[in-house]
Amino acid sequence: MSDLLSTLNPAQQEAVRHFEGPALVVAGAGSGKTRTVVHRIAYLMRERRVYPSEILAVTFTNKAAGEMKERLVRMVGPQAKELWVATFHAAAVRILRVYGEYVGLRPGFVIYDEDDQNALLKEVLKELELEAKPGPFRAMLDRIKNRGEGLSAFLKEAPDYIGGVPKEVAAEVYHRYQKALRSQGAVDFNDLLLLTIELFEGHPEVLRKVRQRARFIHVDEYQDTNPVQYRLTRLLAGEKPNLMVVGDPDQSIYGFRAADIQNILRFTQDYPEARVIRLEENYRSSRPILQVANAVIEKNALRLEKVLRPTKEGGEPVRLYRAPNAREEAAFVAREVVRLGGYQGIAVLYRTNAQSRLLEEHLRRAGVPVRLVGAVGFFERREVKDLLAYARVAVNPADGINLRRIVNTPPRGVGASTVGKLADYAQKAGVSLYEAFCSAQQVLSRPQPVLAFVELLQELMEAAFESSPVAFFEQVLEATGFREALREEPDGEERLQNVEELLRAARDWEVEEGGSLSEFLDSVALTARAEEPQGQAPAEAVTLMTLHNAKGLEFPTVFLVGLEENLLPHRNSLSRLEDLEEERRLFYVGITRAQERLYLSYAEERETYGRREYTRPSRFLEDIPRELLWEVGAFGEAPAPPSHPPAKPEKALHQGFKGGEKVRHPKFGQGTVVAAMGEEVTVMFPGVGLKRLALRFAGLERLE
DNA sequence: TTAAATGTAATTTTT
DNA sequence: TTACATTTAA
Repeated sequence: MSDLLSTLNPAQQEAVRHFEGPALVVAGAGSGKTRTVVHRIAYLMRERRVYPSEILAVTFTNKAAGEMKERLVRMVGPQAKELWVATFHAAAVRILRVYGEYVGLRPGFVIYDEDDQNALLKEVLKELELEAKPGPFRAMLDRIKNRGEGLSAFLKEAPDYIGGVPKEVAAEVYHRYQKALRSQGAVDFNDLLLLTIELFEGHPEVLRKVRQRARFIHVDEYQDTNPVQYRLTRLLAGEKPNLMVVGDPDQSIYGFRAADIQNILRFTQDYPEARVIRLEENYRSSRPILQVANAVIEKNALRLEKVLRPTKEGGEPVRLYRAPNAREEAAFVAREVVRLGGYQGIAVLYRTNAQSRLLEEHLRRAGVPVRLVGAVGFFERREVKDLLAYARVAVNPADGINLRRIVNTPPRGVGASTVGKLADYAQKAGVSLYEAFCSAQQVLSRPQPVLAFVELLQELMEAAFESSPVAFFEQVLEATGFREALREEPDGEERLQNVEELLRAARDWEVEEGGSLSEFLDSVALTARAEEPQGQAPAEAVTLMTLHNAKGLEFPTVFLVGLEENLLPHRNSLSRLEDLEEERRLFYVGITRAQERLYLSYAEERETYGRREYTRPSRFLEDIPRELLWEVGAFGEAPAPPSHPPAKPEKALHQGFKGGEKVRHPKFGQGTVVAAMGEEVTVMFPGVGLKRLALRFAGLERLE
């Protein structure tokens, strides 16, 4: 059936028809990436006679997985149910729920989220009587576990002191953390992937089985894979990989979470026989917007050459507004929004969450409904987490972190000192905190409240087995007087609303997915930050969010605000070249969200932590040819009076050379200047890599 | 045990 | 400035 191809452009068709072997699809922003993957999967089934039960598609978010699945159902019908479409983590959970015991997991293991991890880490620090702040240790844990190379590799590279303690002590923190996780029957997000790797490596027969279920593999957003996901992908793909990775190095913005852009850049080295397909036709944005996007991203060195080509004709010029201060910038946005109307299609994007405040304030004042995305995720609200903690303890009483969380929530006279005594006892006796609770009689002089709590828990444990999630939560609410306690608190009404929202979410889940309480918890753990429940969000509103949150979305009108040095690029990203390029990609991602209308703005003065700061326009604005920008005045359309051009940084930091220039080096040959600072230039030499060179000695020759 | 007071640090955050 | 976490007082 040719209709799978007829609506696609030639590059998309090539991707869809690709059959066996590795392939890299470099999919520019708005190039119909998902569409291509979906068609490819359908094509595999229809034309290549591949069973849906042999196809795996990995995405990074549940939202993406859900969308892909939905489109596939529409395209190929109910067979799509047999396809395996999941996030890395969800796929891992599915595997570990079956084979987890092979790698030492107990059947009812729970997944610890970020809060739980932090709480556990704090306990470990306390146990070791370290006064140190958890921050540096948290970073250490993430680093070790994101790379998956183990502790020893980390210790070789680590500085001598971590968080003020010798790194050998820090190593002990790591050990204890891991041990504590396991003894509580818990895993963190990284463990899900690491243990799956361990499972595959130690049990080839399991790997073989899973491979049968994944003969054709797709990995979406490949530029965002971290080293562990990379290894997992390679393991799964095996010797003769039918592996199609899809992504865009120019949209790699999660380096700080250990995503390694090199994974996609190196793909053709990993798989020399790989076919490379570039999707460069853009169906989203008008020509002027794409011209700006191309001009910006072209200055990066760490990328695969690619130019977005418009398919839309015409379009308004990109506007630039220079505001005297951040307030005026926000006021400008609000005025323009009011003038445009149609709030639904408008987004205001910024680098840091702190910027949202002013914007929200001014928009609200102008009577504009606002949807703030991503501040505090629904499942992260305290009262919601409290209720979930009951469920997690009921499923797995060994979970000390969540046990601590609920023991006095709502208050029942079991405070920190009581829990401390019980924890000491647990430690000495080598039992779990829960078991210590059960022995309260021997530990406490007034064990009554604790014993009553234990009794409650025992009822809940039974309920966890027998009841549906909704019934379980009802029972918790009933038995603990949760609602009544909430009502007493400030913001009680809102918190109660959230509780009701959780019940509704559980009810929806029962209808759509169905399953045990434990399965519900998995699903919550894996979707955590995701979508806001429908309840509160106004239907028609302007969307406010960070650039990171905007990835994958599109809006007819986009405001990109705060385009200033120290904000974008952020001050913490100025010193390292890779970070600076990531900041540029962030800008690029922002630009490419816009379909028809794009506003760029910066303020000459902004308050940071209550201090007034004078700012300079972002260096990225310099990358945009003047003729592509239309400078507007405070009231919109009128071209601004004579204005300063998007100003240059105060002093030229470079001598002669400038980012983007082509040069020749006597030894490394031709390259592109990535950055120039003082006496030093950094040059990307294709095939050689990045080199930092001293201007005086390098003997660089400018090519034009 | 809880509430007020003080100190401190402040990017981004798919799972 | 403000959000939070820990300390201190009631």
